[in-house]
Amino acid sequence: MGRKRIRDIRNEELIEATIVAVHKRGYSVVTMAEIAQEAGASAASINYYFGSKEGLMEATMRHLLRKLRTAMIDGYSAAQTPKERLYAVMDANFSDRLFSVPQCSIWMQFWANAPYSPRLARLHRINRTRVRSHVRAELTNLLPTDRVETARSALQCYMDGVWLEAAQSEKSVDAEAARRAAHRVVDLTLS
Amino acid sequence: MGRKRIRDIRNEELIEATIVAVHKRGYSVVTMAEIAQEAGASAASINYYFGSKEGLMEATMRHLLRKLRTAMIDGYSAAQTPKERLYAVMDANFSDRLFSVPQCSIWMQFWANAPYSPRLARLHRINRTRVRSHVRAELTNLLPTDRVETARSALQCYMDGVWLEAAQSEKSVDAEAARRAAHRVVDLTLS
DNA sequence: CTTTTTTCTGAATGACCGTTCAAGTTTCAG
DNA sequence: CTGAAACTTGAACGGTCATTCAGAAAAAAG
Repeated sequence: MGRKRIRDIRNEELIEATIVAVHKRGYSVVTMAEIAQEAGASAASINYYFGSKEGLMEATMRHLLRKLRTAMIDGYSAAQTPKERLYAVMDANFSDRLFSVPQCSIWMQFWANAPYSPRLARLHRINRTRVRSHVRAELTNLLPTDRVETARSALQCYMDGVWLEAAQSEKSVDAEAARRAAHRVVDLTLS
Repeated sequence: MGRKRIRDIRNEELIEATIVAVHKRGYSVVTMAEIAQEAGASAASINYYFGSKEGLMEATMRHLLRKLRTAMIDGYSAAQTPKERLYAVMDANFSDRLFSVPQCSIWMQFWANAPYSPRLARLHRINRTRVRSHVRAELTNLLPTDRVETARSALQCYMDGVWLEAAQSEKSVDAEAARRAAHRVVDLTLS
């Protein structure tokens, strides 16, 4: 157990540094040296822990995906009705811990680079499919069958679009307001 | 006039080659040599015409923005009512000439890289502001004041989200269907 | 045809970066 | 304390790429 400790600490530090550095400089422009400096380590140590730059990026994306999944599961378990569960899916995307300019920025960097990296593409696909089936499952209980697919697409595209806008934002964003807006969009879609 | 001719031809060829090459390889990964090969020219000639890689990217983005603006103006002039004009804005985004996987792909590449390039950021900001004011102007005639901003944000995020999804798509996309879906979302938003 | 201007490119340049590795330092079980 | 295992990094390596430049080729002008 003590054996694993340092490795875990470094992994976390390096991933946090990656998030900051990628936000500052962009996914494919940022250098190992910049990330290392952000973490107060050396570029060589990143390779010691993650094998390569791509390995680091994959680990960072996994980290973010895990955060999103956790936020969603938490909200889901508290929800009682289909509509509340649908709110919960949206709220996870706009939770205080996830909906910030740097994190939306990273997310967009991953989006843009996923098509050119099989490892990222795979993670991206898994996440998207999971969100889709959750949204669809709740909508099935709330709308007639022939309207489910349109509504699902509208909601999912809306979520992506809000993140995309946040990534470009120069001011910091308001997660609380984003959740309220998302609820209004859900209400509109169900009306 | 004859003086300008060859320059214009090369500009167009190189921009087309850039669109193809960036779609294939990604904005910041694609090399001058790859773009040149796509155009059947040499890397040096790109610098002769555009000064630098960034200059070429800026010119390519200008080309795409011009296409979008033209599509919007065309639809706008044919529309009679506020609602038709709102449809026209959406339709421009999903017109046959613009809504294809490669072009959405490029657009996302520009989105992702705009924050790190002042020249791209400027173009991006101008475009977004223009679309925003058009959508807002039409909504003002269709909704009570206190609902305009929510609706505008919902529609604009939806458009971005659809492009983003299209960029990731492995199959080719259906512009006609996208327009119909967009109309349904507009109708929903106005209800 | 000759000159001048424009177009075009191969090769050289210089800078940058991910990765490796040998050698040092720290940690910790025994 | 001692040795081994884990951790860390400076320096070197190999490779890539945007850009430059001298000069060839083509086009236009005279």
